[in-house]
Amino acid sequence: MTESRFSTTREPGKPRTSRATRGGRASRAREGDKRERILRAATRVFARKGFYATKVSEVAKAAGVADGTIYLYFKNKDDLLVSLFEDRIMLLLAALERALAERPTPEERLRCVIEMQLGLLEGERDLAEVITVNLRQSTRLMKQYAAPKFMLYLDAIARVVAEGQKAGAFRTDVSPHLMARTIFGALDGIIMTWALGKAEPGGLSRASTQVADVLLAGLLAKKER
Amino acid sequence: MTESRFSTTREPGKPRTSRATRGGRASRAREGDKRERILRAATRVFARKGFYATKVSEVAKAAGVADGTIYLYFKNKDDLLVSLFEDRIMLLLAALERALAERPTPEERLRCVIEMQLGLLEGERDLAEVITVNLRQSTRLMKQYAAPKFMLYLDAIARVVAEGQKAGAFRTDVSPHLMARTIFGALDGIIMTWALGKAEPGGLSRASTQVADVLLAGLLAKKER
Amino acid sequence: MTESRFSTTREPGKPRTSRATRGGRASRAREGDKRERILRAATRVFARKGFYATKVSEVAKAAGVADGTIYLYFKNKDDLLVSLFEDRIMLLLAALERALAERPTPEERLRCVIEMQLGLLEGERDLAEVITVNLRQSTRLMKQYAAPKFMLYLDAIARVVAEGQKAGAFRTDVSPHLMARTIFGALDGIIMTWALGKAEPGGLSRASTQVADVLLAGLLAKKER
Amino acid sequence: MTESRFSTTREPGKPRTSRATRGGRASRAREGDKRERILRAATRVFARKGFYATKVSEVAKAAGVADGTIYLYFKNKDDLLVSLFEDRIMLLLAALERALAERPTPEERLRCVIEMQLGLLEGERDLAEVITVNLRQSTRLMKQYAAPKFMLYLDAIARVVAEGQKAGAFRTDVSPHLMARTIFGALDGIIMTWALGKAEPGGLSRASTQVADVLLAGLLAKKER
DNA sequence: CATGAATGAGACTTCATTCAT
DNA sequence: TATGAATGAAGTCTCATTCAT
Repeated sequence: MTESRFSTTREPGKPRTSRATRGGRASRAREGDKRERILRAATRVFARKGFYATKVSEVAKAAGVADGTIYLYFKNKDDLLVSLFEDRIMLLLAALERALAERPTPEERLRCVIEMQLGLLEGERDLAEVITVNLRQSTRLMKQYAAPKFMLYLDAIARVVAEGQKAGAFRTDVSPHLMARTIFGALDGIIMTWALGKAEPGGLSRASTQVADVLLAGLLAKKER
Repeated sequence: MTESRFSTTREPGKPRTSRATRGGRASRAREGDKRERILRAATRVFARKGFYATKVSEVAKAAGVADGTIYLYFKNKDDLLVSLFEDRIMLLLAALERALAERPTPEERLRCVIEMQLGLLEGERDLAEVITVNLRQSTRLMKQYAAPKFMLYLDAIARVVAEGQKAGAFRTDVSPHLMARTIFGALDGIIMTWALGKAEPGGLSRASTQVADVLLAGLLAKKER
Repeated sequence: MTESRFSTTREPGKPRTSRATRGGRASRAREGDKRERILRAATRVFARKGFYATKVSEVAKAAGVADGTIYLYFKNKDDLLVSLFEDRIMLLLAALERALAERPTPEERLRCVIEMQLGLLEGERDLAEVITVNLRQSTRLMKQYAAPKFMLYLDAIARVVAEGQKAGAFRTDVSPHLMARTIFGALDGIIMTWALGKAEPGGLSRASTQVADVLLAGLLAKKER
Repeated sequence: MTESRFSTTREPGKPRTSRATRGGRASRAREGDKRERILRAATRVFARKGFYATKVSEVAKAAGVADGTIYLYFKNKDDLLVSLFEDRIMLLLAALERALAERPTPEERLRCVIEMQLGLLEGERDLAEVITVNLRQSTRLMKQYAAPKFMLYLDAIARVVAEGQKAGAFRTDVSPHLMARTIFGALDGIIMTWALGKAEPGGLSRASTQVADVLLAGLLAKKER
């Protein structure tokens, strides 16, 4: 459900060597989504077994393709994880931007950030687990590849905080970037313990509200002083 | 330096297969700490390369022992990570309890929690990286083994929150356990981005203060209402 | 340049599955030489990377055809090498026979053999490398397929020696076939070290002369005795 | 038989990480030759199946070691071939130098070169096949690694020619290095066709004599002129 | 207790070949 | 005929673990 909000913006996932199909032949029904199918399968399997414990052949089987096909769309197993993360974080970012467009006040905007990130969980526990747990399986991967896109997301949160400060709604004695990390981390921590333990399906919207309440209360400018 | 605050409370780490020392060989002065040496080496290497990218032989070399020696003290490579995590989190917990003993008011106690966890960074970047990054290296490991000890730590934080609520200092419309995860996650997120990027050594105490300010402000009971 | 001396004598290389050209599509002007284009591309690529290190797709790209097209003209990758070798050695043989036709005396004829084989180098380093190096890529291939054609070439050399013996020009206490191998090997060795090292472009005609001088001097009947 | 002439001069083939055995314990009977055992097995298998068609596991099995053991002594499969070649060519070179020490006259010395190289065959058909055929399986390997040692061998031959020239025994209008390649190539060609075809066991000493006769006759200074 | 050479199961990845279009 | 995306068999190499010394 949640993911349905994210329309795939990437190129149609043709193998690297592919050129445009000759002529206008709109052939092969749902063919172009093979890359997407692989990513989705990887999400599922990585979530259940962990990145390192997952064999490429398992992802292939889950995706319904041959082992070798994976390598037509991804450089290697690492690239699969990084691509997964990059794709998803960009989708999340896009969805966030879209949602923010309709929220004018700083408070609403911050709640929106929190709801969006936690909202990922409702429909996509696998994706949540991959992003919060598996992503960190390789410090190297994170540092070299995923970090840039990740920073874009953090920046978006920081911007919401900074705007709120400029608007006079949030206290100005804290760094927006530090707050972005704090907020992201808080939500990530909740997701992680949730992924580690058993899901309390109902509890997430409640959690969302409580965390938002506390963080907002902590951030609001103390006008009364 | 920070670690020096943690005195090893564990049993002297005798190899499981320990038999009576052969003869009167009082040969090895600081021998009993071999387990500790291995753990310390593992901390260092895991932090730099990640658990999965680290070879057992690399840990052995870093510890100055033979490969096989690792297996006299740990069941297998997984056990090494789990033991490492458990040992360290217990040390952190013990240090936290000790520190809390001297802080009477809820505000001070919460600040203490934050300072302790972030404080780990100042002197022990490696340990911090292992706990925040490697903790998530293996979903399976975490779920099966490390989680219980980890929950003890979360519980300690939750207790601080709950006590504050009971004392009337903190708002009571939030779950202490959810707050514990929020607080842990926030700090964890800061540490992670810090570990991912470049260290801003001075910035941590400032970060500590800012995060504590915001979280405390968010948690304090709104007496004025 | 050298190759221009070899006119293609093979049948026009129709794909095995060739059917009548569809309709009146006189589309492809120089189409029939596709087999030749592939062989030429293979020569180039095999020479640079070696047979086993060369991917079929690389040959295809170098030939400007699709991967699958290779298999319309050759049974498999092995067949490509064997065909290449056979084609080329037969061209060399034909050219040799043609050249020999104009050389009456035994000495001239032997010099002709040497010049032809070394002459291949001047204009066709790739072909030279394929024949001297790649020829030995697969013992199995050589033994099963290429050897017969190769023996034809050796026989031609042996015949030149035998004729010289019969004419009383060459010593008769040596086996013509052994001499053929000796001569071929000597030239092959020169080409190989030349291909291994740096090319001394001018040096080949000089080398050719020197080798011919020595071999001829060694082979000439010792009339004075 | 031939190989027995070559005493292994290499270090006792300990794995790369090995240090000298503690104490003077001359333990493990014929243990140090594991590297040699692998090389010998590789020679055998490469000769029969070719380098590329041979699986590392086949070499391991033939050597009576585990697959992984190969990698304790050799960097990779390529290194196995290169090491094989380097080891053997150096042994051949050493044996040649030793044999030359007892041959004073230029004619004897040249015959010695020829006999040594062809003599390798009598007892070591496998080695001969590997050196003449398999070595050329990889242009890259040859160019990058094996060439230097190979050049040492060629230099030794060239030296014999040059000395003969200086002594006034050989004609001086030919390049010693070119002659070295010619001689090596001639012998190599004989060995190759011999390896490709069926062995004519008796024929080699006869071949050796004939080739030596021709090459010597071709090289001798023409005093009578 | 300690060592480290040896093991061997198993993963990742390549690439020759096929076949639907 | 031609294409090139897809296949999947199979090989190289790694590395956790063992065990004789």
